[in-house]
Amino acid sequence: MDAPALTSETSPWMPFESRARARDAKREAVLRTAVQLFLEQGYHRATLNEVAERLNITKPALYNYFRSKEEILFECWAVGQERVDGFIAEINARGGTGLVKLRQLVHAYAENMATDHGASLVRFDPRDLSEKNSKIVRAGKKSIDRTFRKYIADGIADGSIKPCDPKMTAFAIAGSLNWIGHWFQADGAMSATAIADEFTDRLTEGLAARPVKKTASTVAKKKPSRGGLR
Amino acid sequence: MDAPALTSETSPWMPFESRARARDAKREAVLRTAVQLFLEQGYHRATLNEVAERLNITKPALYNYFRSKEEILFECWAVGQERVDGFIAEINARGGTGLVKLRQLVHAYAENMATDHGASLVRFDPRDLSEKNSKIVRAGKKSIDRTFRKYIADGIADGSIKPCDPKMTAFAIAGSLNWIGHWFQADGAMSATAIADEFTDRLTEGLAARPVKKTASTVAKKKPSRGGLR
DNA sequence: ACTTTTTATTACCCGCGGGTAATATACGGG
DNA sequence: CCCGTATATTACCCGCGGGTAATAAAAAGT
Repeated sequence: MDAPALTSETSPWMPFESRARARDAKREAVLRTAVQLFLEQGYHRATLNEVAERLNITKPALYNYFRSKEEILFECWAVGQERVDGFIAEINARGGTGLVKLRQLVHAYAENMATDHGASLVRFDPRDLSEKNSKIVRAGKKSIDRTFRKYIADGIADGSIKPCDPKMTAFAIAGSLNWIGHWFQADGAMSATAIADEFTDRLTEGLAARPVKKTASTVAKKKPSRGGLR
Repeated sequence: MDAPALTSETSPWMPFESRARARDAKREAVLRTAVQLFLEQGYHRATLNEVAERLNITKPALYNYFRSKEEILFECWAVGQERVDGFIAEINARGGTGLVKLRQLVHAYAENMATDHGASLVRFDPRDLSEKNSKIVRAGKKSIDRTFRKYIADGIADGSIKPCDPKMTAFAIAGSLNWIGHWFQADGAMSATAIADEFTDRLTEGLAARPVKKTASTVAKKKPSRGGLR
């Protein structure tokens, strides 16, 4: 007959898909719980028993979805890294002067730092990871650093940013931003967006070759950020 | 090592003193070794056996000087905090405009971040401490934060710093500085002083109500920093 | 209805590392 | 010369927590 609401019975392979998706949903739930607990208590103090308990299951059940505690830690980190890679790609795609790109990067990065998976980028210790995963993390950090330096260098080249040492400048800016991950609390006085706005102006005002009109116009309007984790 | 030849026979109570001083020297040696190892490997991965091994003794010997691993961690942190308290007191004593004081603070704080005990201020996790010690650490951090905010507020009041939100500005500056503790390596390309000079200018250039002549004149000349730990 | 596969549970192992006796050695004092 | 104290060692305890059978319960497939 007419296409019924896309339920279980219409397609024979739906059950299979829905199972796969249920599984993914559970994996994500584990990661969400784990990242929260790891941030709350620190990786070493947080036990898998506690993670399981919060999910109303028992520890061995976790091993259906992950091979080890270390793998969970790594995947928590990976979620945050993917998001950063994502908005860097967007910024690159939009183009613009070095200063414009830098300001967009600062804004997006600041907002990300105010989320659990964002904070995990700077609050987790790569030394808790296997050699293999630790290498991946280092590569990710390096790549972010390169992007900061590149936007600054671009800005100097195109005249939007005053001459300066891109390496040191990137360190100073990224340091400020990374620190957000250590002090931001969702229930605090300032919203993530307010902080991002503030930092975008503050961290770039010394760099502009000429005065810039503040926030709004230079910062890309947020899309509702397709609802992934958290 | 300890006091030269003119000891044993000249004064009868010297042996006692020299014993006490030898003890203190050993305590400090433990702290120096411990802070290094804790930074290298992270507090949880570093074992007291390793600390002892580096000192050519065995684990239980450490318990002659400290009650627990946690106490060692705390005292490592305390050394760094004392130094910060020290130069803050000096800056207060010298006086000057808010901007001048802020620039001195940034410079001294940056240099401190490039030392082991300085880095320990931001790389150790207070949650590894007892409730009592953790409170002390939080108070220390709070006090540093207050100082940053106060110098900024002073600067706004005396007209040396452009009007801004002291809280956010302090976060941005302290974030940059604290991050030094995460990336600085003594064997790297830049010296601690060079970094401190660079950050002093970079982090305050956007704040000055009027252009400031750079470093040198506004920053107090370093005393050879009486040779304590490290 | 049956078999097979996925998901979960209970019960256990075991290695690591902080901390503690029990004890030996060095050393200053009387 | 012997005693007491400070300092160190060897040998051990034990609790915590990551990880692993063995097995039960629940779905899915046929």
